[in-house]
Amino acid sequence: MSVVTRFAPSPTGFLHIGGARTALFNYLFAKHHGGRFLLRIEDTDRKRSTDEAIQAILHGLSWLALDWDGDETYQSHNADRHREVAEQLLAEGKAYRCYCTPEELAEMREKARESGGSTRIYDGRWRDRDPAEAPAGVDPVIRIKMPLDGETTIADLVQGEVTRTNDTLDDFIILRSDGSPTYMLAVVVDDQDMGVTHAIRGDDHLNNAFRQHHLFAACGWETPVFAHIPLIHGADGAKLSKRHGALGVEAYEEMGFLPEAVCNYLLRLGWSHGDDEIISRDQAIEWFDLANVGRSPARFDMDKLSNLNAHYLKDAAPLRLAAIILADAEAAGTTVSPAAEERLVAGMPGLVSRAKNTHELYDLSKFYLSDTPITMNNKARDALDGDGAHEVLSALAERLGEATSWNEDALDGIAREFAESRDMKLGKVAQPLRAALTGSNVSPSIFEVMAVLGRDETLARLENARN
RNA sequence: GUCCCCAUCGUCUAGAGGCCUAGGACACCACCCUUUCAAGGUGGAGACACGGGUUCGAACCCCGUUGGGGACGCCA
Repeated sequence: MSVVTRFAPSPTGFLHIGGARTALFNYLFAKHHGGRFLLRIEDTDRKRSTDEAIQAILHGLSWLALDWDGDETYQSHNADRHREVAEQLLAEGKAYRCYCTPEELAEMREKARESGGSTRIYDGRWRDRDPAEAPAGVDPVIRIKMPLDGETTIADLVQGEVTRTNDTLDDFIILRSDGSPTYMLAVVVDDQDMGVTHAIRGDDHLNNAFRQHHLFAACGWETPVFAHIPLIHGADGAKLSKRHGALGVEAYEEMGFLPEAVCNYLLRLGWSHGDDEIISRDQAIEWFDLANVGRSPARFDMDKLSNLNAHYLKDAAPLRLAAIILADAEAAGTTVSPAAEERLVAGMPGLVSRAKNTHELYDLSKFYLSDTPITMNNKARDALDGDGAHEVLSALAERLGEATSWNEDALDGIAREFAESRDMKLGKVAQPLRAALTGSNVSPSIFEVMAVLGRDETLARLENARN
């Protein structure tokens, strides 16, 4: 049997980080087994679904490189099919029309809570009632008949065997009074029609699994294998909710994170492979296994994500990073000369170990991006105004002008020789030099900077700093 | 309230009865490296929620307590 998984978000908000992890696990599980990973947009609630949210989900998944197989399906397009199944169930006596009003339901809810708080709300009053007694002018809903006694056990790939007595399950609605299918019905029918073999989702759906299992059975279909993964919690331990700072994946993109860092982080949240921390996509596909998914919720830790991001930044190709930085520069309205662009790429190795995200990288790279009259920060100005800095720089510039080769090692040698000849500490030479060349007191190795800048630009900045 | 799930350093986790005086990672501290800042290297502090069993032996198995989470919609 070939494995088919699906990610089924409802487009009522953005693709949040928990959803991204659910998608990741579905993707990995399918790929690990050589199966297919499908995407289904659960837009049965037409009022709350937005096109904007759909685009955000599609974009988020693409950014994370969680490519789904085939076209995405839209649940709302299958409403006729859902209705047909409901009617079929009705014809077979496995479902029935219920004429209860919202007020009656509210009463039942109240009653259930008062008399011990049972989970079973609806009392099944229309289950065996003669339809002839139906009140006029009330559009009925269709409810599925759930077993009255006994118990149901779900063999969950993550949670293990979970058993629940059937008297806690009430006859739930599968078709609304306006004829539209509910989520419960739509999920079951679509999973069946799409050939889904494994439903991997957040464990907030664990309770639904019992209901859906009986719906599958009523339809005469085999229930897919369930895997309910724990939710991601915020730093405070509570469910990561929208109002609680849960961000869409696009927010992480905007914060300067790399998609592979986000995926790696999400993968290790609740799943592990021995002591491995840095895991590539290929390794993840090879190693991923639902059996190693933990059963307890994990808290989201921005520091660890940042650390992983710093790691992947160091691994990333300079050209790719340069493109991201140039986009930042463009957004800031900065024009970058071709020469500066070259410097940026050449200087990337020295920049990248100093940044945790692409915005920091952008900030760090500004002295490469601009041409000669560069902006100076206060500390750089102080260094330049310091005792004899101008004189040191001018003497060094002269010495540099005579350099026969222009590379990091040679430059390093020249500077050391120069400092020694004047009985100065290297730092006394390097700091003013750094200030003049980068406009800052902090930068990559100043010799690397000179090598990247080239002789002309270096000398020009030195000249400029003395004026 | 009812049902379901969970419980190892601050956080993510390894651990599937003896390999555990509990390992790794992030964060934290110190030192080293060093022209600055990072990165890197070395070291340090830091956990089996509690109480009962079972067993020659329990972080691992069972029960209970406590704590946390999730679900109880004509939302998904």
